[in-house]
Amino acid sequence: MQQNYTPKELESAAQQHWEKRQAFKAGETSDKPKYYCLSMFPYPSGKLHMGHVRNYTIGDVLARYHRMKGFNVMQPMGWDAFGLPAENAAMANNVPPAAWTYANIDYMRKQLQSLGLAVDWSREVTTCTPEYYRWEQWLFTRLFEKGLIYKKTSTVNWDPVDHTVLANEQVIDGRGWRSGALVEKREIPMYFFRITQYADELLTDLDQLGGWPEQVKTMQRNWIGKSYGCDIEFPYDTTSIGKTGTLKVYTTRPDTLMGATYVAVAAEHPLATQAAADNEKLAEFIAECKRGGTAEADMATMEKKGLHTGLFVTHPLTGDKLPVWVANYVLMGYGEGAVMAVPAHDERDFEFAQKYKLTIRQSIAVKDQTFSDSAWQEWYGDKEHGFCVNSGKYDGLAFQQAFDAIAGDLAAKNLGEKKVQFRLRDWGISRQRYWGCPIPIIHCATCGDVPVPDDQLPVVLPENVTITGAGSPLAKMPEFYECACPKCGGKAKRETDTMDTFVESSWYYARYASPDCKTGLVDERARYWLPVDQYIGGIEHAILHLLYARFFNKLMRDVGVFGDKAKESGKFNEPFTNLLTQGMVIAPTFYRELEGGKKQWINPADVDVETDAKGRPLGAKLRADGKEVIIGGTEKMSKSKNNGVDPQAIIDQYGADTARVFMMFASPPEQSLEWSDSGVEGGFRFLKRVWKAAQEHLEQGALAAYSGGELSTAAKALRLQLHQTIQKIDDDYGRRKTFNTAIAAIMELLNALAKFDEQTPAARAVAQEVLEAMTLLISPIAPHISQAIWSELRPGSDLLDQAFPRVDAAALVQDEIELVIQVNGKLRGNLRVAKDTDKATLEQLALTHEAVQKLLAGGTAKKVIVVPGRLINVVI
RNA sequence: GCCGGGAUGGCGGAAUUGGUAGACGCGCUGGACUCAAAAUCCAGUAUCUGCGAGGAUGUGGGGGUUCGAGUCCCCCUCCCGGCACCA
Repeated sequence: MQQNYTPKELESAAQQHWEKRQAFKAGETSDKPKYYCLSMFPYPSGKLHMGHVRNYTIGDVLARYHRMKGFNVMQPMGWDAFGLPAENAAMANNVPPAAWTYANIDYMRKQLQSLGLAVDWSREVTTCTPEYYRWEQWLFTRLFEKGLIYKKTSTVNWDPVDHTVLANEQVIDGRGWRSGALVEKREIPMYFFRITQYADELLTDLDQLGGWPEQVKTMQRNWIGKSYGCDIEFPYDTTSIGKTGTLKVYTTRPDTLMGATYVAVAAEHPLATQAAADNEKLAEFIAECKRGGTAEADMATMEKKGLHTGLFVTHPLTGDKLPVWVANYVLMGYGEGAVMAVPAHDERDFEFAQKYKLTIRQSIAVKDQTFSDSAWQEWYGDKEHGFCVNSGKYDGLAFQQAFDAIAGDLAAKNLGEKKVQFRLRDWGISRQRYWGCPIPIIHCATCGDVPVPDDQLPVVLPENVTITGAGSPLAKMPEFYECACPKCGGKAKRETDTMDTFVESSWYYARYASPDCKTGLVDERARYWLPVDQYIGGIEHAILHLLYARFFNKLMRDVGVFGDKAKESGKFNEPFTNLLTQGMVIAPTFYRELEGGKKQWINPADVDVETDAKGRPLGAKLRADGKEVIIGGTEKMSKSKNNGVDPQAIIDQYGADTARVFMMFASPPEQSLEWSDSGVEGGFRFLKRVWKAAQEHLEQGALAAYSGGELSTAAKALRLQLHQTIQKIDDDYGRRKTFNTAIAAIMELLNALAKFDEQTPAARAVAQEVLEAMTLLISPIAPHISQAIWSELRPGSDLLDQAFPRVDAAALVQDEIELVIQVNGKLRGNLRVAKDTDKATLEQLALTHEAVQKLLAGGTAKKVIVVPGRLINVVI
């Protein structure tokens, strides 16, 4: 065996070997149970970043571990290739989005391959290819025909200078990122997926997802937000409004209806428009409401403003006249675009009523609490302990009683009814962008919206275009949009909007099962591989991506993509059986202040940090000029803060195994991870020590691993530790998915092996056993070095064919154990006893222990607590 | 603002079911090897106090439950993720 660890040669040899063996090509004919291991596919942004390395190493560890545990493993990879950054790059560098994207994919594929992932590359999927998106378009037409897709208007961010729709990300402080113009809200027609039709199923099926983190399920439950409430209609006050009609609102608190003192409508509401016609001040206010972006975070944090319309509606039960206000916090797209206000029992209404001196009328009381309209108190909104007051015949009723009574009376008057509602809104998927999947609809003046027939799919996105950032490119291309109506053959216009890129990522996991299928979205191979057994990706996708993917799985099931009996089988209700959400990778930031307060961000790789004797940072200097830079916070790696670390440098210098070991060792997958170069060297050092241990052992030649016979105490202890480690790591990989603790345990085992220097044949057999097991245990994390060491430990055999090490129960037997002695819960001493010592003896041993005697000082113990196998606590 | 997380030595983290806080690694200090350096190896390393044995304190802050709390409960601070057109 070669003396030094040379990752470069050994890694490329291992990768060539795997390639030659087609080791990770997955088939559907195995007699082993299948294990579909999926990591969220990357957006091809240009280069791999540390978050990718982390994500894909986690997936690879799980894939390789399950292979050793006897599963037929499939781990695919692909590209989430449509999206905004390609258009931005096109504008910045004058490259067509397609060319930019494909070049990035080629580079990043090489990077991923150099990491040595056990990926079946024959299943690679790229979402921006017609072969992929044609099935997305096919599914769209089916859903359109089933009425699961419909058209309505929706609000977007409009840049009045560039005449273009902006993403929320492109709106900075209310202005367009390129033009600097004040952004406006604009209503435009869009296609929507009727996800609300599946809201109940999406909610209840969360209970079946035992392999999902509780926090993700909680977030999805809250997002779906099922509520039980009432639609209530407020009849128009005909004197002020000038016609009859009703204003409909939805509320979850009909029990507080007697405390309603005004109603508020959105700026776009018909009543607001009517009132503004002869009211300049109101028209101005409505215009003001329309300024700014559409992001919910902005809506929720902005100052609440309103204006009286001069119109009134009547209270459905009391007949009182209630003023109609326009308020900036009421949004047209949500619910009815109108709300009833109960300032006494809703915090937002309370704040608003105080500001505009509107009536606050208490209608709920809680025992022993006094109401005051000068300051909001938590109990005002209490549904559990409240009862009605100042509510006439409803006085004294508790929440549910009042809810039922008021809903009943409203129903009798035909002015309201109980209603279950969801916070979840239908999913608007139209984007006025170029680099996305074309929506397969043709607009015909006589036939209306006609889906593109199957034989005309795919609607291919033209790839040679110039992106200007002003308006939608496709809308300026007659050669794209001019077409004939598939129904009547008349002149028609093709839809020029593209789909939200979340659509591609909602079904790619299914396509991996049959990536080359030309007859459908998937074929029968999907019924073998789905659902995904393990899904791994960033926590930032907890809601949107994961909810949409769950929704799409149900859509595909109901359209029959998984066969006629997909629904009855129950197998295809959910796409991802187990979910692991990884934390972000963060890094320190460095900067210099430029003139005008602008910051120039400097990459950590170009900075030398000085530390004091204890390693605390004192200052940092730019290597290029030796001058000071300012140390900023430690933040998520990003282009804007220039604190991204390119994994390629680490792979080039230390090898993929070191990069993988460091990544896995640095923190458990779910936590955020701070980057540090010194940690990388630690990983490298560890692998060198592993190599050295094997190399030194093999100088005397390989031999059969220990299988029985007399051993010294030290050899027995080493075997005990080995088998404890196997047990622990099996649990770490399989159940806990904490790879940092697995590596730590292997390091401890290596330390123990290094100290073990017996040279008898039996001892060498134990060392062989330890080395073989250690190589297998570390192999999911560091597969290349393990491949090389294994071929030396067991010439003629391949690590890829080995099973995970088995625990030898006999090695785990211990005669003596160590117990801790506490006095009042504080550690005072240790005790070594035979394993089966009874409780009474243990109590006696503790009480007579020197340290306990000293503290007892002749007195008696109040109580002795014995925790078997752990400790004895003497209470005095 | 709302929803979901997080906070443990100089640093990353460990402590899996309420039972020895700081495993493992980084960094640092001292030593060995070397003409020297790198690499490697050995020893030490939470804080305060003490010559030492030891003692006291200690898991973001405040309170509580318990024989015993990093872990459970209540309140607070700060940080991170998401908020429907970044992916």
